[in-house]
Amino acid sequence: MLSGKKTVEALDRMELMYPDAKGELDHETPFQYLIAVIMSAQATDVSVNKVTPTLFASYPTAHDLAKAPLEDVMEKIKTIGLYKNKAKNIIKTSQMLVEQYDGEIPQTIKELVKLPGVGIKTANVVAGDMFNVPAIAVDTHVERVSKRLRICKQSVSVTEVEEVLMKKIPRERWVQAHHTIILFGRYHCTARAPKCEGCPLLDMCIEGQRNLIKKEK
DNA sequence: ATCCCGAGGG
DNA sequence: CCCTCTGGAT
Repeated sequence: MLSGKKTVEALDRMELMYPDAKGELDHETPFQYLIAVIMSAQATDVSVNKVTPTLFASYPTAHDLAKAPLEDVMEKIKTIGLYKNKAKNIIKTSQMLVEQYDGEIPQTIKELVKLPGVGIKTANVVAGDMFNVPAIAVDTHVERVSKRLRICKQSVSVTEVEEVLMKKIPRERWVQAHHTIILFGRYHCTARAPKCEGCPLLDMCIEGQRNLIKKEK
């Protein structure tokens, strides 16, 4: 298992590769960001950014989306996949925001996860990016990178990955670390064909060294 | 553990 | 063709 010190070293090297890492979902308000993050489940941010201009042109606020016809919302977000559940969730979430928060969005993770379509990952992302609440959202990229680098064991759950990362990374770096690891996973340590050749982290990555040996054959 | 679910990449 | 994408609810 990679120690806390080595984990920070790995993070430092990733930050050199992606010094300005931040969320890539287009939005103009915290409400729109919440909706975009909900829709980004099992979808690329590129595909989400493709539907949000149309969606938010018709329904820019929680008050608007709360009254939107389900069929119309489904039609507008169809291309992102899982669209039936997502359409229901973002309308219902908007209705709850209107009823409980006057159309604004709550600032705590505890309150955010009560909204339909909002799990711990989405809540962490929104609270971290919009309100600077210290959190590490573990998505598919963060999980894959953490396990490949042996920051945590292969078998652990998403919750445990989050716990290990919070222990090994200083609190003030949590929010930024999330974005850095995401970009490293999205563009470099990819799921299918990771760019192990010449990777700055190769010397601390057993998985990467194995991959290169495999390539030799 | 299973379902949802279209688009893009290799 | 098969795999993957900033998961969540049941």
